[in-house]
Order: sequence, then C-alpha cells, then structure tokens
Amino acid sequence: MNSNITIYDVAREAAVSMATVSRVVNGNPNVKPSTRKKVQDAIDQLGYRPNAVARGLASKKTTTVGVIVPDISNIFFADLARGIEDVATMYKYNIILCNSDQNPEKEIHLLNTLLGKQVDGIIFMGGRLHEDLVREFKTSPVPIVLAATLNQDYDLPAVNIDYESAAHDAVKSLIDHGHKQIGFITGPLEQQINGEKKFAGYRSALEEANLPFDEQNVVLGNYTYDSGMKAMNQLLELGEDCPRAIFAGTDEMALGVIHALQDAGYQVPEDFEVIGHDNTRLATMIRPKLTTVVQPMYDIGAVSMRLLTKILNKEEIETNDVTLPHRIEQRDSTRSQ
Amino acid sequence: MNSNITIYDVAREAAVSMATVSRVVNGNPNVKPSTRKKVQDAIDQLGYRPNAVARGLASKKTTTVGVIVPDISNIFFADLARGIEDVATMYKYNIILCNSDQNPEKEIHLLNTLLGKQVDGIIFMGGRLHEDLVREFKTSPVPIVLAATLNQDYDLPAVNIDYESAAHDAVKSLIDHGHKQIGFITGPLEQQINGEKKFAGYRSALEEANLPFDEQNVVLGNYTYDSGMKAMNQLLELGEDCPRAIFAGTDEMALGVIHALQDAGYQVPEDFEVIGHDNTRLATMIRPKLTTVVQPMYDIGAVSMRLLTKILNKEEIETNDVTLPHRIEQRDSTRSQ
DNA sequence: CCCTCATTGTAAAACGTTTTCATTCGCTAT
DNA sequence: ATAGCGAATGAAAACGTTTTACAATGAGGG
Repeated sequence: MNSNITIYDVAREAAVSMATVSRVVNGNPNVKPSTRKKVQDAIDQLGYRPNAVARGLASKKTTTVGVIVPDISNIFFADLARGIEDVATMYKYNIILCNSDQNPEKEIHLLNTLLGKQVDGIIFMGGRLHEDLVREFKTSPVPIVLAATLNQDYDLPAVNIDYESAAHDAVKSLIDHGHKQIGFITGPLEQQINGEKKFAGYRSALEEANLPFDEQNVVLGNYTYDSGMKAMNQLLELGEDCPRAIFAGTDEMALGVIHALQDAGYQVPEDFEVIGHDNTRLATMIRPKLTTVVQPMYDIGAVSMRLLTKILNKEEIETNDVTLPHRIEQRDSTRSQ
Repeated sequence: MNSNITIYDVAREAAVSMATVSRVVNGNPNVKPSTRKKVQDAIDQLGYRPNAVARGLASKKTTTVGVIVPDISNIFFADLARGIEDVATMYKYNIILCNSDQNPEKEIHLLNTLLGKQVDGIIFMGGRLHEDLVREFKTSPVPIVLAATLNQDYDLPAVNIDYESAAHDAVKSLIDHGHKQIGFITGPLEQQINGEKKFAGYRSALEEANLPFDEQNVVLGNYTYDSGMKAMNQLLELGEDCPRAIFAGTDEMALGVIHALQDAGYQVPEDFEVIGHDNTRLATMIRPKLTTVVQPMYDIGAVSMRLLTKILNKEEIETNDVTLPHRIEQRDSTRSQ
C-alpha cells in the first residue's frame, strides 16, 4: 500500500496515459469528470503517493525552502521558526532547518547544501553578514530573505523592526522616570543590530535629553542569562556611580540582570528599573514580570515566509525591506509612572 | 557560477564520461589520480554543484530525514531538535522539520508528506500515538524512531528515559524530607507518559512509604506556566490539607507553581518544596533555582538520530528501545536535607 | 455533410543523476 | 610476443515525474 507504486501503475489501472494521471494529480482542469473519477479511484485503490523527488526533478520546483538560524534551541529563533513554518504550511511548503551557530564558514556551507538540494527559496537569520555570504546571496539562483537580520546595503529582501527607534523608546521611558544614568547591556557591537542600531538609539535618547554619554554604563554580553548577570555585577562595581536603570538587549539578559540585582539584595523596580528586549515567553515567567520591548518574532518569521512566497509567485511586492511595528510592554520591572 | 551546470558539462570540460565525474564526486576509489585531478579542476572551474534531487531520484536516497514535533517554539522540543540536527549534520543528513500540534490528522498528513518527499527516515515525537498512526508507522517504507515518546507495545525504535522511576525518585526525595502529602501536577492523563508512567511512579513512591493516596492532591495541567499557576492555586484552596511538597510534570509548570506560591506570600523552599521535570534552561532562571528531574532532551534527540543512522546503515543494533539515564538535580527549590 | 475548433487523450522527451555492464588499457607472467 | 587479469573508463538504462507537441474525438456552423 505505498511507495513502489508509480504514476504508470495508476495509468494502467485506470486505463489512461500517465499524462492524464499527472493532470488529475495536479488539478489540471482539462480532464473529463468521468476520467478524473476513474483515475482517482485507481489512485485510492493502489494507495499511490506521488514521488516528490521525481516531481522536483521534472518541474524544477521542490516546494521546500531552507531556513538557516543560529540556534534553534534558543527560544528566540524557535519562535521565529514557528512563524515561518506556519505560513510555509499554509502555502504547501516544507522547511529544511539548519543551525549555523553564527559560524561564517558553516553559513556558507549550509547555503550551498541547501542550493544543492534545490530548495525554492531560503530564509536566513544571523547576527552579522560576512561579505562573502552577501556575495553568495546576491548570486543565488533562488530568492533569499533575511529575517530579523540587517544587511548593510538594505538591498536584500528583509523583515525587521526598527531597532534603533525601539531602543530609543526604551531608554527614553527610563529617562522619563527621572534617571540620569542609564545602563545598557547588549550583544557584540560588531553585529549591526547592536553596534549600529540599538546603540544609536541609546545614544540618541540620551542626547535628546541632554544627558551625557558615559562609556562605563555600557557593558557587552552574549545574549545569555549568565552574561546578563555578569554584566550587571560589573555595573554594580561602579558603586555610587552605578546606573539605577538598565536596558538589556534581550529578555534573557534582563532576567540575569534582575537576578543579579536581587541576589545583591536590591529590589526591582524600587531600587533599580530594568527593561528587556524581545518579549519572549520568559518575560512573564519572572518576578517582577519584565517590562520589555516587544519584537514580534513569530510575526517576523511569518512575514518573512509570506514575503518569500510572494517573490516565488512573482506577486506584486510593495517593498522588499519591511519594517514591523514594535512597542513597549509595561510590566512590573519598571515603575508604573 | 552555479546551478545550470550539470555533470555532463563537467564531463565534457574534463574530457571524460559522466560516469567518471560521478565517481569522483562520490569518492569512488576506482579513478586514476590524474583523472581525478582533471575532473576536480573542471568542477572547481565550472563551479559545479551536484543536483541532490536528481541524485535522490537515481539513488533512492535523499540524505534527508523528517522530524515531526508538536511545537518547535516549545523550549523542550527545540532542545530535542537541536540534538537531532547536530548528529544529523555529523552524518551528512538534513532535517525537514514539521509541527504537528499533537493533532492526529495533521500527524498522519505530515507523515505522508514526508514519505512523498522520500525522506530516508523519520523521527517522531508526540504525546499520544493514535492507533491509525501506529499502523502507518508499521507499514512505513522507511524507518521511524520515536523520541521522548512512548509506544504501547514497545515494538518501534524509541529513545526515552524511565519516566516511572524518575517520578518515583522525585516523589521519594520529597517524602524523605518528611512530607506526608505530596502534590502532583502533571499533563493530560491520557498521554501514556503522564497517565501510566509518571503517575505510576508517584503512586509507587507513596505506597513504598505507606502513605495514603489522596486524589485531591493530583491536579492536571497542560504543561504551560499558566496551567502550573492555576493548578497550584487550586491546591492552595485545600487550605490546611494543601500538600507542602509539589512535584510538577514540567519545569514550566514548576515555575508557575513557585510563582503562585510566592504571589500568595509563601516562601520556597521554606514553606513549600517543589521539584520540576526536564531540567530546561528555565530551571536556573528562577529564584529559587529549581530542583528538577533531568530529562536530557538534547541527548534524547541526538541518540534518536544516531539510532536512525544505525538503522539506515544496517549497523548492528543492541536494542531498538533505548532508555537513557535520568537523575535529580538538587537546587534551591527543595531543602538541602 | 464538410470544415473548424475546442476538448481530451497519447506518446515521448526532458530533468540530472547513479549504476550496471561492457569495454579498453596497462601490466605481469609466461 | 602474448595470454590473462585487474583497474580504469565509458555507454546507456533507469529513476518517476512534468511537459510539450500532437493526435483523436466530438460538436457546431455553414
């Protein structure tokens, strides 16, 4: 009841040609209803299942797209992947998922593997786009869209939020609470999102409020809980000068920050206020619940995939570079006023 | 520099037959070194990239395996997927990832899609195996291994821990701390893991200590943080009779339990002790840090995939039904003694 | 009743590999 | 030299579809 049955067997059983079977399988309208039924019956009876590989070879379409993420076990990318998969399913695509660990060589290798597998398109996410990779992207035979990933020249299809303005908003809300010193804990600055966007938003909010920029208030982490704790402890060593308001680049780091503070005997938000970034499920799994910038990962994934399908179907596209809205979700790690 | 270049072009360029090119591409030793070099040069020069689809059609192997999980955005499955992907990469396989949402029809549909795509094997996870699915599994033309998933008859390849004994150990450790009443918060009982295994472990630990079983001490949740909170609040309504030691079926529910307790003004572990299950990254991201049963998700994924490769390579296999070790990680949500 | 056109069906060529089988090549042992 | 042999190479079939080009059939108009 399955795999070794070919379209030819069905054709014989239904007493038609294989082209006719192919037509009914693919919903081609040029088939007489009675014929269609005859064929369908044969298909059901034989348990015929079209061979997608043969189909892919003949049609040059695999209805499969590649997805490259840094690490699927990171809740952040997992959410994104789910968004991608859901709309992929909607459009009858499957997903080949790959983890790059942000390793440039691995990224290129994965790209080539995926192209070898004849995927119809690729969705890529990664912190920093090495120029070799960008070059490969630009000569790719299939469309590639970037999800939550910046590209220097903004000439590749991409879906993001406005990170700079998001950071600006977060920092401004802290300033509005009367803080003169704002701690900023973020990921590696060579990643455009941190170095160019979030950092710029941080500085512009400071400037706007005529607050001086103080280098010692910014600490680099690597997105993880532990690095958040470590960064906060480093800030704490500033003693009197330690900023009493912290903007952390990811929720996970924000959790680390809050726990570092609590472990040191401080209260959040009474002694320190903290804002996170991403609004992952973690945000409500901590006491106090985390105020955070919402970056809609699921939506970014979904929109990326939708954009890809548009490109694949040659649909009309307003813009290749879409920016999704962000906002700040007020919870309990900041004071209500 | 890519896709429309075929093996035939390379053959012409190197002045050999396509069979020879195929041989060098596949590392077949029967090629004279000088010929090999000539071909390799042609490949490099032309930027030839083998078409995996054509290869799959000719060889009936796609070096792709299907992975069906309930929901990749769940940290639990994300970890597992990472384990799978890592060893898949090691053995040069790619992964087609699908989310089933534990929907039986969707599970069957996904299975058929994957088989249509000619995957070489499948790794499946899901709470409850509908009998239709099991039947399909058993007639599948390619091997299927279950990861962190129980099968009634234990006749399919599977990788798990001993859930019953893990639950037993957890409950026993609570009993050893002097508790007479143990709260048990778990997922739907119709899922074998909860209903048959964890529950049985809970009861046997009770029995062993000659403690009575009290139905009101067990509450059902759905694995989520919120359901954990809700379940704990329900237990709290028991007032005086409320158990002061809780075993939660997942870490996420355990977090909910702890927060419900804290929100109600109690101290963990002073007033209540709680043990979680899974040892996800969440466990250390809460205060107090969570004592938990470690179910090594990453390892289960990795071992599942390894088992699958063994089956695919027809390697010698000791047992189809592997049980990985578990243990309890003592942290701060239980008392040290 | 013939011609034209639309509809439905057929045959066969692609698609880009792997793989089987035969052939050729280059030696060694006679 | 030459038979014999293993190693290296090549020719062509196969894999299971889609798709193209065309043939057959049937209906409607003049």
